[in-house]
Amino acid sequence: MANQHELRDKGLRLTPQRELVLSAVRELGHATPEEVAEKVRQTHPGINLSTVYRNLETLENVGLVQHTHLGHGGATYHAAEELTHLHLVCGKCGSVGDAPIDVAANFVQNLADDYGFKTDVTHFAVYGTCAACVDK
Amino acid sequence: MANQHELRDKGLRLTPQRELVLSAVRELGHATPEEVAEKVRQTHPGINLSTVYRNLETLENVGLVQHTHLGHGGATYHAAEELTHLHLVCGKCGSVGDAPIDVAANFVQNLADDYGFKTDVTHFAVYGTCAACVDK
DNA sequence: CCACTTCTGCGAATCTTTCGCAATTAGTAA
DNA sequence: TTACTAATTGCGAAAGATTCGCAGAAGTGG
Repeated sequence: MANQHELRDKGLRLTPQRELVLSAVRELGHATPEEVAEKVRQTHPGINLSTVYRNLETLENVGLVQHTHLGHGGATYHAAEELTHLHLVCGKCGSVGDAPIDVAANFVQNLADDYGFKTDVTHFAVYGTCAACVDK
Repeated sequence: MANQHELRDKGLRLTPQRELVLSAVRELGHATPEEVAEKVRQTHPGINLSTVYRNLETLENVGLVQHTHLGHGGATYHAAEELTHLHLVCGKCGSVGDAPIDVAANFVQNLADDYGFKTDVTHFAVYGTCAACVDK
């Protein structure tokens, strides 16, 4: 776990807070800034919410994490290496399911061919009604 | 223009504010609550922002308008009958393009077949990089 | 015209995210 | 190791967006 290197290699300083934020994102999978802060506080109680926000932004700039809009207000953060799926958000029950990005391959291709638009399917969730709620 | 009927038929009271909010949404195409309020104030200066929020919510409940997440923070509202396209949001320049929902037909079908998920492609924007920014 | 219920306006409260500033700390080179 | 510089943190305030409670105003049906 050469955490030190991956941060320094990106030109970032290696602070405890920064490392904690990054590992919290990795452990949590999906997480809002608030959730990341809570997680980090388990080992470093004094960390400030502003610091979490700033580090999430910094880590995103160097490509180690990314954020996705799952709806409502806040963004949720993921480790970049885990963003291999898209999110299916159910408007009825609020559940968030995953699907491999392959299911969108055709769609992405259409947009590229017809509009020259290069799509990032993971950035926004896919909204709809999940199988369980459709059955009701 | 039987505006009176379409609102009353939904079981809503017919107030000037309500009518103004609905027609503002229709005239504006895309609009944030703030923009709707501004538009409405051109003819009814005293309208309160809370009233706009409440009416947008009410109109959405009866299916006359819908909201879409285009990114950043706020939602944008559309008249329900105009939601015949999806939104292509460029992360570089911020432009919002349109595309017919047909381009997603295959994608929607995949999600229905594989996951039983009934997708509303218009609710979230499609994020990526527009043709103009890809060229740079 | 009356009574009843829904709406509106207003101000305050929440929530989320951003900022400014001073103090602290990591990285670097002597 | 020490000193120096720039990045980073903590903290409180600020800003923006949305929601809420309440009292008064207005529409609706009889």
